[in-house]
Amino acid sequence: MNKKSSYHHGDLREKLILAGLELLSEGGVMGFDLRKVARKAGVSHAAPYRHFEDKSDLIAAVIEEGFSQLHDSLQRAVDMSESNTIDQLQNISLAYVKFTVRNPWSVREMFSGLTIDHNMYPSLYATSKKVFSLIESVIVSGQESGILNLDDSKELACVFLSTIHGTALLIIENHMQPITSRPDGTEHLARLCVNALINGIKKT
Amino acid sequence: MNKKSSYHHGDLREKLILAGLELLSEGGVMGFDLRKVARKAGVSHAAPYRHFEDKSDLIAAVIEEGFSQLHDSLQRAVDMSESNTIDQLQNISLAYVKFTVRNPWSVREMFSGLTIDHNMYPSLYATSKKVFSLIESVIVSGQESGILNLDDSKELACVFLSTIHGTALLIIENHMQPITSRPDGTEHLARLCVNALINGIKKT
DNA sequence: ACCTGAACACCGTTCAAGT
DNA sequence: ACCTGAACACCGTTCAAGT
Repeated sequence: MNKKSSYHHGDLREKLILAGLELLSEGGVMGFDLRKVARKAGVSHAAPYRHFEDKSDLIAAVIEEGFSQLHDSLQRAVDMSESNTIDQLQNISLAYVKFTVRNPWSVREMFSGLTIDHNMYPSLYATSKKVFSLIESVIVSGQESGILNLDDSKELACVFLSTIHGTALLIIENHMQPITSRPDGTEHLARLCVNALINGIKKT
Repeated sequence: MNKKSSYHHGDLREKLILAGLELLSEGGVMGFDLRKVARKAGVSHAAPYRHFEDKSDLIAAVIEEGFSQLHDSLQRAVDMSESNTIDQLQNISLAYVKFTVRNPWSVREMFSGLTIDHNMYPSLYATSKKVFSLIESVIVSGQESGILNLDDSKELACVFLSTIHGTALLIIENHMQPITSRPDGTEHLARLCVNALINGIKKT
């Protein structure tokens, strides 16, 4: 993680990652060019190659930072919840959706194929899995306190993550129009998903 | 839709779209280059500009074809189902997940920001909405036959689409490991999602 | 009307040379 | 050890010229 020593900049590696995250947030991967990142960091266009294999390697580091920030947001949401599983899941959903809406281009890129092969960018893969683990632990505690059913906890976590990730992504792609046109649309939709998952959509 | 007339190729526009879809399937948008598409279609690198504004415009046409194929797959799944909402939703989920697993790079690109602004590529946006409409109509018929609850049908459709889209995407990003490591993993997960949504994950 | 070939600006990557 | 500048191949886009 820490490559302290550097020549002109203290920690160019970190600086490039932050510049990359900033550039990514401005318009996605099509406008993401290595020379621009270098310029943003005040360094020649060849300098990044001291710290990254190639462009993909820099992108991997940038979206790893994204996963890390997402994880921290979700962790904060759990910490601020009452010790009540429903409330925790509610708040995780909200935090996930809000993070996505605030960082749409990063989130798109975080789920655009770089994690397919966990041998390719092992550090990225490990960081991305922390999000899954966090959710699974909330699910497990919900089972222990008798609120959730006792299906395989990993399976429940998969289903839960699927729902909130799908919602978040479809919102930023403008595919949730009936709902996002409301003033409090994103909050409403996040809550809706959790309720539907908890209680089911079957007629009772 | 039909621009019949062409010079050397009958319908270059269509040919470029199919060549583009093929190239996209080989490795995503980072390897998607206009000159290669032109070469694949047997035409000079400047020829595409007779039919498309720029690279993004071609990509928009390519992923519109993707949405169209996805819609047809889902429609076929509905047609082959019994007139039973649960069975229909089950089959739609399976078809959605299978399509995504067969065409991972296309699906990633279909949800990578080109539909944000529906004024930018109106035809693309319209085609992409057909998927939503299809799902909504199945939901409505499920409400009419008394199987689903009577919440706003658009809201239910949003939640359902979120879940299956999230599942499909997370599978191809390798974030559903606990489940995709099983032999029949994708089918199992698709079924799981529908069951969870229908019945809820609450302890009963 | 539709396509080609040359031309331009710009990017990813490499490498010898600088401090 | 870390960074720079020149160099190379290649891409997106434009445009005058061909049929």
